[in-house]
Parts: sequence; C-alpha cells; structure tokens
Amino acid sequence: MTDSNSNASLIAPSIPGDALPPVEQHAQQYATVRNAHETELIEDYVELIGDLLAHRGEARAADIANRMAVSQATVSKMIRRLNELELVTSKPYRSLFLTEAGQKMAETSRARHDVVLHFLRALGVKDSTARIDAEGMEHHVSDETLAIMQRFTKQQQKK
Amino acid sequence: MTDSNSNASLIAPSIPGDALPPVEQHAQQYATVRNAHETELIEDYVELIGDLLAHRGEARAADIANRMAVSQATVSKMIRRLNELELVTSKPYRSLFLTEAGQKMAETSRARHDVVLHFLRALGVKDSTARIDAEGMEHHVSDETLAIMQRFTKQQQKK
DNA sequence: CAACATTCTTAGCCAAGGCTAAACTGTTTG
DNA sequence: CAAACAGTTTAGCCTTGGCTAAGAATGTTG
Ligand SMILES: [Mn+2]
Ligand SMILES: [Mn+2]
Ligand SMILES: [Mn+2]
Ligand SMILES: [Mn+2]
Repeated sequence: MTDSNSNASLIAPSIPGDALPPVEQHAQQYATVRNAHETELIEDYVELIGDLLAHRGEARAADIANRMAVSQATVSKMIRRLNELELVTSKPYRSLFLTEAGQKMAETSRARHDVVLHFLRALGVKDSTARIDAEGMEHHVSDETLAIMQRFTKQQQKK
Repeated sequence: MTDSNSNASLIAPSIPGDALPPVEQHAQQYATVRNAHETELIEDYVELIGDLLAHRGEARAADIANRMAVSQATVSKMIRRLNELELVTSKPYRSLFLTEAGQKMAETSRARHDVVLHFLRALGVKDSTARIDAEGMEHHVSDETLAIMQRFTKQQQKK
C-alpha cells in the first residue's frame, strides 16, 4: 500500500488510474521506437556532414570524430556504411560529399531538428538544454506532432 | 530562423541558417544521447514490469514479449541482465518481481513517461500518436524541460 | 626533399539487442 | 496420471556501434 501522497503535486498516481493500452497498440509503441533507433545515427551523421559542408566547405572524418566525441576509427567504419547506403561519396583520405539521396536526408533531418529546437526554446527551455534535448527527441517526433510544434512556435513568436 | 526569442540571450545567433555550435557543446549533445540509449531499454522493461505487476498482479516473460513485440528469447536474456543489475528478482519459470531499486526506477520512469504523454495531449496531439511519440521522447527529455512540460499541461487544463 | 605531424584506414576486440531452433519445465486436461 | 500444451531457457547466430593499436597516406616545414 504505502498510500502517502505527501508531495504528490505530480501527475499520475498510476496504480488504479490508467489501464494498460491494448496489446497491439502497446507493441506498436515499442516497435516504432526500435525503428527510429535503426536510422537515427545515420541521420545524425548525414545531417552533420551536410552542416559541415555548408558551413566549412568540407567534411573531414576528423571533424566528425571531434564533433561527435567518438574515435576516428568509429567514424571511418561508419563512412563505409554510409557509402554502401549510397548517402555519401568518398575517396580515401579525402573530404566527404553527399549524394542526392544524402542531401535530401540532410535537409529533412536538419529541418526537423530545427523545428524541435525552436519549439523547445519557444516553450521556455534554455538554449543549451534545448540543444541537448532536441538532439535526442528529434528522432522520435511524428509528423503530426512536428506540425503542431511548428504552429506553436510561430504563435509564440507573434506575441 | 534567426531566433527572435525571449530567453535566447546566450549564444550569438549570427548568420541566417544557424552556425555550428562550438565543438565541446556539440559533442555534449551527442554524448548525452548515447548515454540515454544505454539506459532506455532497461527503463522501458522495468516500467513495463511495474505496470504489469500493478495492473495484472504478475509479470510474466510471455506478457512482456507480447507487449514489446519481441521474442521470448530476447526477453529471457534481458531478464538475466535486469537480474544482474539487481532491478528484478526471478526464480526460473516464475513471475518477476521488482527489487527496491527496480521499484524506484519504475516509478520514476512512469512519472516521466506520464508527464511527456500528458504534455503531448495538452499540446493537441491525438492520443494514439502521443503514446507513440512519448515512448521514444521520454528518454531524451531533461529535468528542466520536464518541469516546463508539467507547468504547461497544468496551465492548459485550467482553461 | 626528408622528417615529422596529422589524418585516415584496417584489424581485432567487446557489449547490446535482436533472431531461430531446440530443449526443458510447469500446467491443464483427457 | 500421462500427454499435450504453454511458457521459459539455452545455444548459437547476426548487426550495430563503440573501443585501441598499428600502419599507411597525406600535408607541413626545416
Ligand atoms: Mn539531428
Ligand atoms: Mn539527433
Ligand atoms: Mn520508452
Ligand atoms: Mn532514442
């Protein structure tokens, strides 16, 4: 039992209230998350490569390693994967470039990332926190929610 | 773009199109996400086990497998991990139970999950979408953002 | 232009999180 | 009470995404 609702100004008592969702719906939740996890690192790489190309003119493996706080070996291996997925082109020991498909993914990811980041700031989250949260959240936000976030941000800015 | 935001007094926005963040800050973003990914599946398991115990009285591996849309073998392996982490206790072929630490994690995760879910609904996202988004987002929301979400939800409910 | 520094790749290791197939245990029921 | 069935575990496989250490390519500079 232990029914001491002392400082429970929080949300859910959870015990009697909310029932479990139906199995199929519940399963769908987890499956969608697993799915997002398969693509999110790829998206982050492609988005970063696009940003480096846009802001620095070139995208070197060492820059990616530094920005991601990951070893160069890890980046090198990932670049081979991106190559196989035909998202980047690369000659050994040279800067990277995005394929058509890569550019498209970079744009989409960047746009989505920005919507989430601007939304969090509009909500009142401080910039450094918003950046951290957005980096993870972006991969788990549906188009429906994204549209609502965008509307909210615009509304907030009018005031 | 070009943030005309109230509390963005921190980083200089500069050029339209947002400059890259400083390397250390950028690296911190990715590192935080990697960190979250190490614990999120554990949290989902523990949270689900807590919910099953609360709503069904027992938590069987088969139920978890069904709800997560994952094989029983996968669940069995994960239960061994949860055991080693001393989050659950289990006798072979019997229902699971949470340790003290497990109960604490379940409560914390459930509370956070609910805050995110209720926030999304308060924003105007439809329930089925909100549930899916919340399942992924919850692991990437800072305490700061969580508090703001909670405030927003309460505010919205007053209307 | 030779030496040194930086960058990049390769090889080999590891843990996490999936899977299938097969064996084992516990429960139900004919 | 012995089968049959349902639930659980184990074994073995795979991919992803990290790491370190070592060596090869490139770039810089005395
Ligand atoms: Mn991103
Ligand atoms: Mn990201
Ligand atoms: Mn979750
Ligand atoms: Mn995630």
